Amino acid sequence: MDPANSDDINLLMFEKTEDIKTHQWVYFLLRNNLLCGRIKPGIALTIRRLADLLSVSPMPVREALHRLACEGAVEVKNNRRVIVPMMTAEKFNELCDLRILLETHAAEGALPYINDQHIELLGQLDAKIDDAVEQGNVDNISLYNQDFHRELYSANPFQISIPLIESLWLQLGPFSRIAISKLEKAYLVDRHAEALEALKQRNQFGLRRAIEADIRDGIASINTVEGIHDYFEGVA
Amino acid sequence: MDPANSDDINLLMFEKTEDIKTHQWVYFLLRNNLLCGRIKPGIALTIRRLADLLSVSPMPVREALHRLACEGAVEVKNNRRVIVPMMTAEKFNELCDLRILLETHAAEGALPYINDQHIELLGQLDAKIDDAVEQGNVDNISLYNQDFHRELYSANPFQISIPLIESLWLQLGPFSRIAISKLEKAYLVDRHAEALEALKQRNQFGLRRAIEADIRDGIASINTVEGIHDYFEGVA
DNA sequence: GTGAAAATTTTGTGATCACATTATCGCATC
DNA sequence: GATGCGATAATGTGATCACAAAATTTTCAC
Repeated sequence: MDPANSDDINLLMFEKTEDIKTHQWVYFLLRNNLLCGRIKPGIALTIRRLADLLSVSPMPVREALHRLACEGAVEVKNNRRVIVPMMTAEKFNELCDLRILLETHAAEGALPYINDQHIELLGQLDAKIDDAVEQGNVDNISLYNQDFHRELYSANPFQISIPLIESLWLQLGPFSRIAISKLEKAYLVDRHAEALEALKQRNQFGLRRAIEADIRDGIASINTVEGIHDYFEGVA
Repeated sequence: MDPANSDDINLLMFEKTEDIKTHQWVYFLLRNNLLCGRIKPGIALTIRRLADLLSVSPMPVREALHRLACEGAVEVKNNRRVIVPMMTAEKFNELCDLRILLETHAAEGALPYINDQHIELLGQLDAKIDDAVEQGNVDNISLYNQDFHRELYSANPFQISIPLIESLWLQLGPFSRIAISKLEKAYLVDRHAEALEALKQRNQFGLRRAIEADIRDGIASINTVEGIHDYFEGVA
């Protein structure tokens, strides 16, 4: 009936496996959908509806939603309605500033621990991103891109900023789809190649610059999208 | 029986009010106790024990613990035991670096929105900290100090880094008690006074420097504490 | 006495239910 | 036809229960 709910059907991105708790499965499912921008801001996410949709009891859905709320991915309003938060221009800019701040720091902190194995793996991830771009698979571009960044920062064994960074990704998630849909292929390839080159040369400043540029490219491409204002809250 | 559990008795810092949900009350209760460093790392926090202790059903405790886990305040181990995480020197330094990174950014972002009313309120909070220092009330020093910082950063209406910063506070919480117990009174007063002065003069760089110094003072005082190593995990 | 193995208790998870609150829809009124 | 109001349905919260996994205690062999 409600056209806003009809796109919930392809919410199920992967099946539940034996070795994972139900609430974790629901969490990662919703999380991935949010990161890919497959859940539009504004529409209400209710516990029972999702539970029916995923054929689980309301309890694990409740936990997953609370966790996502805690990470800023969804917002619990005063009427206890759970929605994907609306975006404002100021909020968007601040999220990008924080991404640059935290991710350049994380990259710099990872650099001393980078070895050839890391670079090899990162190169493979970059190739997977290229494939996804070729195929126009927007979901995979988004997810592999995040894998690339996470893998880089994770090289630091004393890393603790990743949860903070992932929180920012989750808040930007619903809008990343717009960015990527307009993204020129050259952008991503260049920046990641720059980053890989800086890693090989153990060039700290070059690495920071590549990461910052990679993030800024995403922003720039968003600002050129004509339909962007539909996703932004009307100014007060 | 178990001496490790005997200090749970004074966990109840404030009563539940009518206008707050049970799970929120449990959350803030545990949170404040963690922020004050009243729950020692390593001991297990079980749902049913806490529920009995607080005379509530296990359900709201479950939610509160999961939320705290999501914020990094507690750690859910593989055996699904929930504990306050152990600290390492590297983790501690990284947490402090991130505090400086995020809080100087937050302070800078708040500066343009600061008016006389904010400065007045911050001055009052600083006075409350002084009182707490006079009385040697370690809990209040910790809480009012965080109020001061949160109030400052909140002046920015487009603020979104506060949840990230509070996550860092929570992870440092169990160790802040050690820091404060050795803190010279002059430290806090000076740095907050410096910050207030910079606010009045709209001095961006001075504000950043005061905030960074305030955070570094806390670190410095920790490193001088002799018993600190009892709280740190043995090096691997 | 010391050690491992079995029995018991405790724990987290997920399901179901009751209840108060909120949203949604139908209906009467202007 | 638009608007305010009341009945109905749906929702989040908290409580309780069943169950499997883990921790703890007890038991027993040496």
